[in-house]
Amino acid sequence: MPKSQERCQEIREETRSKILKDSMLYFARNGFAGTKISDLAKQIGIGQGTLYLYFKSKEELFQEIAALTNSSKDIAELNILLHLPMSARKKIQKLSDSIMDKLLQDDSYAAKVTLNTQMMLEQKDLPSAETIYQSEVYQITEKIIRQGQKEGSVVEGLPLKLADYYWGVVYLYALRKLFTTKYEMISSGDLSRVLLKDSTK
Amino acid sequence: MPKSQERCQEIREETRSKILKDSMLYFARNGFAGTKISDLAKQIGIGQGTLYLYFKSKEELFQEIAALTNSSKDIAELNILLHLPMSARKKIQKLSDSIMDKLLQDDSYAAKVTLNTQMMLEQKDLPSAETIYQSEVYQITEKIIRQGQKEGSVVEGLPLKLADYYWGVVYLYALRKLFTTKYEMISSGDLSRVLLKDSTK
Amino acid sequence: MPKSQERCQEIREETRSKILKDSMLYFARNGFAGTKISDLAKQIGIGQGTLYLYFKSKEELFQEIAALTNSSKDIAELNILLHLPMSARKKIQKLSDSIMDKLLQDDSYAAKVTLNTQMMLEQKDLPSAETIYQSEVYQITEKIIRQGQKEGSVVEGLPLKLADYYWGVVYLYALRKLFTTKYEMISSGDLSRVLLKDSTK
Amino acid sequence: MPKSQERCQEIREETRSKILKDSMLYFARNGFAGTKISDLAKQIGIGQGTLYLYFKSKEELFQEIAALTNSSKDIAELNILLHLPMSARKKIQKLSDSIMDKLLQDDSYAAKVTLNTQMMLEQKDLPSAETIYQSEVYQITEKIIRQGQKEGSVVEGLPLKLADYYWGVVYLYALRKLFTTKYEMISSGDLSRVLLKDSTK
DNA sequence: CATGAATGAGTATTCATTCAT
DNA sequence: TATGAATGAATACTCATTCAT
Repeated sequence: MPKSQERCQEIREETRSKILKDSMLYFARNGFAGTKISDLAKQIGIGQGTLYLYFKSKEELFQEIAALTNSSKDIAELNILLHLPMSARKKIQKLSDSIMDKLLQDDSYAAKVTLNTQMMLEQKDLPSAETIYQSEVYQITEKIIRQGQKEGSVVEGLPLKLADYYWGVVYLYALRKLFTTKYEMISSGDLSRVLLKDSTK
Repeated sequence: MPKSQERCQEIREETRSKILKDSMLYFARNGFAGTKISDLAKQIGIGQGTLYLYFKSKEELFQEIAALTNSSKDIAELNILLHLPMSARKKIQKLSDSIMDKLLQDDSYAAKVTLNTQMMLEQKDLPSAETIYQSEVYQITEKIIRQGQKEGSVVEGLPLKLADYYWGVVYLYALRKLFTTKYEMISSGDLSRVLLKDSTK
Repeated sequence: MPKSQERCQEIREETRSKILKDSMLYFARNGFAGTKISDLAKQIGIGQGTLYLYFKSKEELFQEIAALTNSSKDIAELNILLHLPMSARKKIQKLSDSIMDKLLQDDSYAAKVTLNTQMMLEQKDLPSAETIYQSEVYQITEKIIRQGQKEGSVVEGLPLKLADYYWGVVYLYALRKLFTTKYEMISSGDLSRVLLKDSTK
Repeated sequence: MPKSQERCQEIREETRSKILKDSMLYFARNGFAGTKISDLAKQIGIGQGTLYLYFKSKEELFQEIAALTNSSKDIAELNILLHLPMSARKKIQKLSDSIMDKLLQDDSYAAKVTLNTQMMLEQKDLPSAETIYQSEVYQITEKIIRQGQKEGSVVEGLPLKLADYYWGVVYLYALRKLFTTKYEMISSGDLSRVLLKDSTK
């Protein structure tokens, strides 16, 4: 019965995905230490034991989520944006639009940003600028900023520092999204203003 | 022996203060669930039992720290600033200077901001805008922003939203301060730019 | 699967009963403070954590046991005896027979009597005669004693005091049962003699 | 300064006595495990540390108290009573008078009886009749009982069992004395009746 | 000597993980 | 495969003992 075999595998994959998705949100909201397996399982809607059929331990589940956090899809999109034939101002506006849209539409995106930022911060081993700056997302953003500074549309300052500032603000509103319900988010324009000079002058 | 009695009380107060100060940093870095009493005591440099001579439980210690988080001193300073006879631009620049200075000089300040923000976020009971906006700090900042908008130096937008944005960025760099050592902080000017229009136009 | 559901509930109830029964013995022998959860669990033959699936705390477990101590079954039996159409002498003899029999057969009964008496004594709040005398068992016993005094078979004296004396002696031999193995218990006749005049005169 | 030396020694002895006396009461009421050094010291009216100037440990303090429990004075008195030229009935009545009097007058006596009985019961090592029956007090009481049985004034039954019964009842009312305030104690006559036949027949 | 604050070994309780069903 | 009851290692908290004053 190859059909049933396949279907089984499919269901397995679906469950695994659901666990990852729901856990990401839960971990983002409560942190690793603040997350109890019993609560997590209840939240997902499965038995505690079931979790251990898919992941060896709480630690491993978290690692797997952490890995998802550096979404290659997001990096790819960012890379495409970088190479589009348009002004840096336009690129930054498009990026900000896209980010704010995802934050509003997709809880998972907020969770991803949150976890990613927190993990960067907690990188105990090498808590130096170097570690953080190695992030691909940062590097690409940096390049867009350099382009903008050349074009005169982006404020002065160390590009890396500005990139970090920009993504820091994204983290800020990812947190808002995760924790509060009726929250007044900033607009895409507010986010862009971290980098862009006043266009009305 | 009144001298000894006094001195004893004094030492007690000192120890209590040290516990509160060190615990604030530890909780800010690790969260409530991520803080083990054994580690915390070691960090402070006292025995585990000693903690319980000063605080009934981990929970109570945390509550006491949480209470310290809304420093009346900071609020008073902000209030004085609000009523000084100067432009909003100047007020915001002074405020940003003062904040960045405290962040650099004083780990406790960073911890205070961090815990305060996190507690605002986690306010489970009423996760609505109302709860957060009631914070005195927000209200005073809002007034300065209104002044600035009238004067034309502050960007357009809902004053409350802008105040929240401003303090959000402060939180962001409080986190940086707590977690990373050789980190490139933003300048006071970068912080002010959240609110102030470009002065060079 | 109603069968399995039912069976599960059944097992749960059995475990709970076993914990209560074994704990009663252990507490009766060692007192509340002298009972360690680790030892208690080992004695019962379950893990320490399991105890906490059935009872919130050591204190709650003890309270639940304490509640069992005023067995309504024993009170009902005593009440039936009170109203049987027979002489007080006969009633007292039957009661003594029944008590000594239970003490010999059933460790739980000895534990129940022991805990009940100790709790009456430790009643910190109102350590007056009134509290103790309110016990239903004492009141019924008192009535039988009154009947006996009218019939001339029971010794003179305040009925309540005599009831207390009688149950005190029961407590005495409950202790013997709990603590010593090869102990020479008194006979049912010895117990009855606390109340009954010498029948051979 | 030999005078001061002496006086010092004297004070030391007084404090030691007070500790022993008060601790005896406290241990009798609360048991070994239920007694906290901090509470005990407060009760005695000394500092916790002071206790350790007089006794090496809680255990040693308890042992010392336990030793006091087999008061040689009581045994001597009982021995004198045994050899007085009088009937067993008279001896038992005098003994009961003396016991009830001490119970009423002297909290320490009640504590002594209580601790002594409890220690006999808890004798884990050899919980056999033999251990208990070796007690000198029991042996002397047994002899008086034998005399009484010969004289026809004491009820039939194994003398040792009757002695145990008699002292058991004493224990019962020592407990009453320790725990309740306005309690109706039995009379000396009630106590004697455990052993003596009805004299009025 | 007397004290009570400080300590850490010991005890109560929680929670990640296992396992019988 | 899915479950949740059972487990014991890990964590919070208590208390006998020590020690600086």
